[in-house]
Amino acid sequence: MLADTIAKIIEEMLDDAGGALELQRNEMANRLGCVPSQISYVITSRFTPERGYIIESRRGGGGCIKIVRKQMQSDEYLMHFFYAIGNSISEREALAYLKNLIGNDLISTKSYEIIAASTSNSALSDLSPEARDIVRARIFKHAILALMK
Amino acid sequence: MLADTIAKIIEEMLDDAGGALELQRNEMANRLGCVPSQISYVITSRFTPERGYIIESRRGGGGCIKIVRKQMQSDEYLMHFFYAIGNSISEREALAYLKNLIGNDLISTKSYEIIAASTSNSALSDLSPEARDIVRARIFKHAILALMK
DNA sequence: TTTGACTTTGACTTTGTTTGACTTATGGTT
DNA sequence: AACCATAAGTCAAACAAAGTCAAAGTCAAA
Repeated sequence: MLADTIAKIIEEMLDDAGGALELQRNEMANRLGCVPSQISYVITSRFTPERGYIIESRRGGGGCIKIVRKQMQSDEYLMHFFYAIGNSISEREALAYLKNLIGNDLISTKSYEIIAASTSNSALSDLSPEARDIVRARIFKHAILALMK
Repeated sequence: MLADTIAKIIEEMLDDAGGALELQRNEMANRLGCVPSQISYVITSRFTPERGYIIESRRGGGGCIKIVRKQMQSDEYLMHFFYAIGNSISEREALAYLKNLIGNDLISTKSYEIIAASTSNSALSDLSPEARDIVRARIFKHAILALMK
């Protein structure tokens, strides 16, 4: 399948590049003989934060897509949290997880403060309670990923 | 990309000049082999107040563009951001602010990473683009408040 | 054999850059 | 003053790249 092939190619490129790379969507699509949106599809379906990847991109002339692979395997404890969070989490649960992280010296007090503030109901008060929990889960995961090497 | 190259050159010139400099648009464009308005573009897109720069200029004979890298310290600066952000902010703007903070040693690299991740489009991808910018502004403010504690 | 998850494709949107024609301001000359 | 040369400012068009979304295709499992 095309998508898997492309995913494998990107994985190899990541290996070669030591875990972080920038690619050009159009250029790559051209090289692989597929439509550009296929590259987007592969990235959004395979290189997700759940799997330990961080994606950034820039449009316009000279634009590119940056992929960073975080080594989740090296930090099983954090990984555990990461998977345990699921795709929706309440403020209470999030705080409980955070306190646990701090208790195990996995994050600093300052990191704790920032993440707690960023995922608080107060920060997310523009959203409905349900949306809040969903968005909070994503923010939480992204914040934790950011802490990993 | 041209714009980034020029931005880098100006940064270096600023370093050499200790944070403030005057340049001549036409002369510089000529030297770099680009149209003069390219210089204007770089300055308006990269050397913005959010990123901590002040721009002044004078037209006519002997005219020039003055760029000053402004540095501030501590909580008052954070307060400044707090008020400047408004109730909606794009990912780009947010990153500009954050880089400015980091450039002035007001936040650590780790704090930067966490906040950037928490306010990224990727973290907020469940929301519509407009909602994203609004929620981002609130998260950003909360994160900054947490830093001040 | 229908359903549903996943994939593939391409038209359209949004964002960012480059260029050049035209406008405006400044300072020196007549 | 009036004029002119010299700078910078503005703006829109052309270009370059990635994002979005929905329609159509595939395929395995119920």
